[in-house]
Amino acid sequence: MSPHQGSTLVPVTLHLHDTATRTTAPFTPVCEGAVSLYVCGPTTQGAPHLGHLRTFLAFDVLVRWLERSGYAVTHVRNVTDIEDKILAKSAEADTSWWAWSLRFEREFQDVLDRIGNRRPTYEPRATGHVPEMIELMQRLIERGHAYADGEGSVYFDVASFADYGALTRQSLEDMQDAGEEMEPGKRDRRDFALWKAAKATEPETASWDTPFGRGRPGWHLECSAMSRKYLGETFDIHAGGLDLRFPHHENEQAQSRAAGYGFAQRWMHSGVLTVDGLKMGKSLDNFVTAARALADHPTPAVRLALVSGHYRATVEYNARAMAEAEVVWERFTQTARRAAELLAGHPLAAVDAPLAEVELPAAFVAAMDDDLAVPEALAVIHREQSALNTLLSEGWAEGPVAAGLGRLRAMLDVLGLDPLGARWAAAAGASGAEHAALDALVTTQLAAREQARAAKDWARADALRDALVAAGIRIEDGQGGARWTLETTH
RNA sequence: GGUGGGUUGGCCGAGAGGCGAGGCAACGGCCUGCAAAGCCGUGUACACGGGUUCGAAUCCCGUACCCACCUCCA
Repeated sequence: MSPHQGSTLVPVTLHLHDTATRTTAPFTPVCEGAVSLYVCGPTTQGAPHLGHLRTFLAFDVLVRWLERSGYAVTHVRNVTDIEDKILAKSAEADTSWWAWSLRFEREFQDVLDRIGNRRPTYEPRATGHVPEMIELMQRLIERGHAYADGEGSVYFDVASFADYGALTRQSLEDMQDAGEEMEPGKRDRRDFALWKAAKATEPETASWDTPFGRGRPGWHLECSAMSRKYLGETFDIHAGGLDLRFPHHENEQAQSRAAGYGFAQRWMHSGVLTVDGLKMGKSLDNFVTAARALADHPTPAVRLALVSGHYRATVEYNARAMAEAEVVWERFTQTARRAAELLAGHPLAAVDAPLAEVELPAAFVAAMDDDLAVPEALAVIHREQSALNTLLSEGWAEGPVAAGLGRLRAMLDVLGLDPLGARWAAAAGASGAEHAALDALVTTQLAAREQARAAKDWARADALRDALVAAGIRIEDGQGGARWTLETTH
């Protein structure tokens, strides 16, 4: 195909899928050049698991691509730091709800940092936004969409809002038999709590005074209040895991729209994560915590495994998939390091441009612009990698190698996986005092092996190599002599 | 029962009427003292049954099976 074919008439524009309309359409932000994004964050009731990682990783790639595309992104991800389970679990553990909550908030931050996610612009906690929630409830009551039961609870009047069910295409009639507990103050079983009355069994600190009585935030209300505070009445994208579509997102949208706000212009939902074919969940007792996964596999391989499928598809986590991710990650790092090592010996070529200035291959851009088609983008990355490996093996030229390495790194960086970037360079094992010490030892052994090879003493040469390999040091013979790398590093 | 999403070669996973996806594994070749790494090559895959069409994995009808959500879920 000619490189010019098909490139003249179709301008490259970012298309994103909208789960509300079930269509993939060009993305146009409310404010030119800026994107406002709200991602439903964790409820800090327990340790982060792979399902959380899958979702936050998917939208981290979205943020990276938006930024790479030139947008200034305001990314908000809330922390639900008070809720039924937090209260129950902390009480059981005989600790305060806020201590319990903070502990897991920090675990989430730690694991997301470790796996290379960019931090959101804001990470607001629900309990820090009670005034905003009260204001929103008052507004909903004034407009006839909510009512207080006089006991401290406030409910959303589902029947008052014609568009209730629009997001998930459900009719009120079909929800007939559903609904939360029928609390005494509720008018309809399908009405949901905006605010929950304080209970005698709950700690004093777990409730706030409001004009409607003392109580605490309902799960859905906080997101409506916080998205408005940080992103405004109308914002671009609301994202979250697929399993939050109903009731959480449906309710959020009802609250915000009934209050007269434009709210999210587009909904994006990430697919769920399965383990052995079934959604990871409490009832199945098949949880894999993030800590477990990161202990069992190299961190970048976990990131790669969770990010390589399309963000809307179900991603399966199992030993086989992880083994493949580990191999692929190893290949990326080895190619990048080999290229970097060669370039390092050539001062002219070592001046590498910042990744942000590298021009990405058109096929990669087209793939990412097509609703973040990461599987296709990875195919482009693999092609770049093969080309670079070929360059490296045939009397290479520094210009093309530098350019190829730049493209490879820049593409991988969009996925948060630049092997030579600050996050993973250490994981690739190519730095630090320990590495220097090891390098001195291994280099000595390799020199001895070179002598033996020169003398055609194959037995001795192989014995030296076998000893290194047995110690987890991989030996690769190349034009410039042998290079070594550590087998697997976490 | 309601609402969505699926079923692609040994495995994973894109595509969406004719044009190579890609990866992992396997096998063969090149390279190598031998390896490793790398490169090249090899697979006549699209759940089933009908239909539309010059042409269907892709569109239509039907069937089977799987998964998710339907007020705890990322």
